[in-house]
Amino acid sequence: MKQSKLFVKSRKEVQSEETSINAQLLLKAGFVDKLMAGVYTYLPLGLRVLDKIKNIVREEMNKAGGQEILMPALTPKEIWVQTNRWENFDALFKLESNNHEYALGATHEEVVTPLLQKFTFSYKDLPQAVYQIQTKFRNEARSKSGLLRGREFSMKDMYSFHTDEEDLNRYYAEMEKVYEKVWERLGIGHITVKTYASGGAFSKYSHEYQTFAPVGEDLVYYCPKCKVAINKEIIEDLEHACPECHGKDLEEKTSIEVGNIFKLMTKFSGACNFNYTAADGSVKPVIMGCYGIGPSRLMGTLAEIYNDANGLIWPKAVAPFQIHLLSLGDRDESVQNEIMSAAQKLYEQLTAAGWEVLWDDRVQASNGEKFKDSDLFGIPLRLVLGKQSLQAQSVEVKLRNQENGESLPISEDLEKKLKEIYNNYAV
RNA sequence: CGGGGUGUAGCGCAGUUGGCUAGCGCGCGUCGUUCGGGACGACGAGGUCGGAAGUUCGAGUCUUCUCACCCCGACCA
Repeated sequence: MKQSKLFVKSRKEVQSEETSINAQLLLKAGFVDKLMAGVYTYLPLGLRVLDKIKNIVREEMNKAGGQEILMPALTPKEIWVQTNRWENFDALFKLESNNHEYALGATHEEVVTPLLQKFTFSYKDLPQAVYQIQTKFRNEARSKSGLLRGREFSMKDMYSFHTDEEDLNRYYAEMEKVYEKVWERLGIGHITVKTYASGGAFSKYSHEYQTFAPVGEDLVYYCPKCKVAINKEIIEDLEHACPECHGKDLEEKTSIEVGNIFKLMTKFSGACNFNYTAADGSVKPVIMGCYGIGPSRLMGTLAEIYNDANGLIWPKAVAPFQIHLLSLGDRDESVQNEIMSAAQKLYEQLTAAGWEVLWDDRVQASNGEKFKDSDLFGIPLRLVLGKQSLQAQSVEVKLRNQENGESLPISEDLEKKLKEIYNNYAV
């Protein structure tokens, strides 16, 4: 993509009130725009990041046998009354029109349970797992910290349905591995831990996935030996001991909840009378589990963690582009033209080879502006074509997370070299 | 939802004890000069001072109400 055509330029300044790093950087770089508290527009660069996160999540859910569906965001009051959450879920956005009441989906047990009920009759129809990546609405009393806590946000929610608890446990254990794979692919595997949290009425624990970060609004106690954590809310019940090794050597950490998995058991199937016929002819309730991941919150988390004084530093799995190609301006018009045509050629060559390239082809922008934008955007590989490199028939290559780059000759080999450098990119 | 803070040009901000035609920087437009880390000059466009009511000869500035946003706390199924 050519940067001269890019909708939304970066800003030099953003409101000083907005203190969270992710909000500062994402607004400054023009990745998102805020419409109101906790509600954001994803602009072209930001949307590419969000979509990449969603796709990683999607791929892993598919591998785990999940089938993607898309449920409505607009839901009737009645289904929430049935599960007793019309009154009890106080962040529910409610609306009324023509004497009918509705809720905007804050979570989708109320939709998915009757949905599966329609098509599930026998143990032969189980197990089953469906998921969606949907916009969720929660009327948070206090949305905050940029993308970390929105009132409208993206969520992947998967629901699994089983004949019995053993099968749920099997799948639940499988999902733990799947989740770890997702964190790894997103570049936060080393700072994201399974965290014991309250399990509600039906199971002892649920699990959250908490990513360590200074801005995190959660407080967890980390057991370095088991590499798990315990949420503050249940630490008293556990007498400050790790539930796995019972050790008391725990580190207090602030963290961001990026996902959770929860054994719902019969909480919703019971409320909806969702039963199946077993092999022996008996009628039994369906056992459920649910598994959430917040892609928009993850985008905020990554921005929060991966940055420096100059801007964002995206992990390559989610960066909006792989290569940021800068063609510098020069006072000499013929040199300038040469730079532009060399850049054009390189841009076409790399794009044809499958690289995702953002080419800063602006002639009116100053060179300083181009460098600043490049740092701000956080694209892994930066290629610079200027007078110096042109004379040497080379291009300057630098990784976003490294101080110095190197000069590579523009030749048949260039692409292979770039691949090497790119593959060595740390995150 | 409790506490604190902030609303002035597209963006970031200044505006003194109430006083004349409301300023600065960025950005934007035209022209020219620039060109390896957010260049420079000249000229120019751009404002219901968040909203409502009030006090006053006079309100961006004072009072009351209200809305929005940010931060701390509570909440987070």
